[in-house]
Amino acid sequence: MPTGSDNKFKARQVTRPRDQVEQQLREAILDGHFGQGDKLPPETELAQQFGVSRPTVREALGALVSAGLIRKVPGVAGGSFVNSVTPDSLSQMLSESMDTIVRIGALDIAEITAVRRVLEIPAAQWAARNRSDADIAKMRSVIEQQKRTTIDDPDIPEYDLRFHTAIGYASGNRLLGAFIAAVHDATHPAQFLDVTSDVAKKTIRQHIAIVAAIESSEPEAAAAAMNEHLDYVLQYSLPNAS
Amino acid sequence: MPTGSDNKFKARQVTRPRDQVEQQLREAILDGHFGQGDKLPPETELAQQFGVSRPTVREALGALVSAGLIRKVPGVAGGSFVNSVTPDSLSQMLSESMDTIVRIGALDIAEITAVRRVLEIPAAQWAARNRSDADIAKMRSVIEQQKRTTIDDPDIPEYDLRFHTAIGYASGNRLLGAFIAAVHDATHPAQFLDVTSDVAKKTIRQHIAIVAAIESSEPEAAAAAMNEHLDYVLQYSLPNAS
DNA sequence: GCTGGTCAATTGTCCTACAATATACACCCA
DNA sequence: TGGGTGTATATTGTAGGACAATTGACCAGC
Repeated sequence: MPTGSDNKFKARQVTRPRDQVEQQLREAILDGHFGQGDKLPPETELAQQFGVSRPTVREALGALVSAGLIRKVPGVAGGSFVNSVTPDSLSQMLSESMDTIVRIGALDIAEITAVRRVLEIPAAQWAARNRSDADIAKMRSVIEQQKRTTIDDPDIPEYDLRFHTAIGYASGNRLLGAFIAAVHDATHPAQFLDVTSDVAKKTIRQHIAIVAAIESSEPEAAAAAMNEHLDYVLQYSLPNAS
Repeated sequence: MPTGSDNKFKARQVTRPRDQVEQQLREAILDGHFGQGDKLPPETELAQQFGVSRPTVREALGALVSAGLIRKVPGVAGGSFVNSVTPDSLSQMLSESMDTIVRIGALDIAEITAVRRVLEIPAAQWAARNRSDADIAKMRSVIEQQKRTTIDDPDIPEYDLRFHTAIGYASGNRLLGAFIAAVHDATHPAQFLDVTSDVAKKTIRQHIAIVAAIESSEPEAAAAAMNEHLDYVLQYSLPNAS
């Protein structure tokens, strides 16, 4: 028998069944063994394959659902389907997280709006270089909607979100687009609290100016127009800040 | 009996028990009925109070764990404890999400590094205005570590992350700090692949220059120094990009 | 006073069964 | 022949109970 010299005993951390199942499934999806939209085996089958019980499988699947990797649908044609994970889903999760942190009090709306400026000005700049015709069309369609609407339309913030998000993605940088959508969404509750007709009109005029600069591929003009727009708009979004 | 004119019948969406429990607990925490660090009732008790079974409660709690709102510890003194949710937790979740999206192929590292530039230059600028002495001390201590280490130190990326994160939070904007930490973390795998002694030394010199500008409250100089540093560093982080 | 073992509360996992759900398909009636 | 209608069925959702694992607290003994 070897003398007690326990050379290099590994002692890898014990992992609970639930985590092992979750990790294996996550890896399988990320490695492409299950493509987007594919249906993974039913829970009973997975339980058999992993040698664990169905509740354990369910907890693992639940974690993947929370992570946005899969979605579950009940019914005979149901099952666990691999989600198409895109920057959009990141944006959604991000804005939810920011909401809770703001609500907890560990983040101010003012900090979010400050980041908005940091993100949206370069976005306008890059959009002037990289925009496609579809991007321009999207911005125009939002502006048309804004023109047609009235002050009591509850969807006014939604239009604004769509406009700025369109510019974000027109920058050609999907991460930048996702960030902009998220920070914009998180500032919604504090925005357009008492929008007047004049404010709405001026907002639309500024939007038009931004699109014009982007369409004619003038990065500096686009950045300047966006800067001016944010200057104007953000003063209406923080009733209780300086 | 009223003539069949069913005026304004509600038909609110049916909600599953699991979601109701999750929503109620989430609201209770966010409304402050449970403070940070508080222990909520054991699962059996919650099941009784809600009138559902323990598995249902467990699924709801599991979702809250995934959301980072609570953590669960086993054992006699265990239970579900309310997490202190901060921008840090957002940063963690964010970098994980970006990792998976990159792995799926819906995001390029190049896009992340581009956003890094957008975020870190204003951060340096603001840090020059808002930094505390503790911030400066933290940056200095990281630099000291970097000076002492050798090329084969596996923690080199970790030092760099800490340095840039310190600047992010020194900006006084917690969201900006969290974003910087996340994007920096997500670019780690592609960074410092073959760092040479010369590169390490130059990196340290640039770090020193950045701290000097921040400490002497020169926003423009800090921004310029950061810009130069990113120019230099990012060329070593993308072996397979132009 | 310190070390060690036992206890108890709580979560983790398992089993089994039933309820709810939603598609697919046959069926009936016009 | 066509369209709605009911029914079968596969799958997830919920239930309830039982046991294993974990870990701090308490207690006994040296």
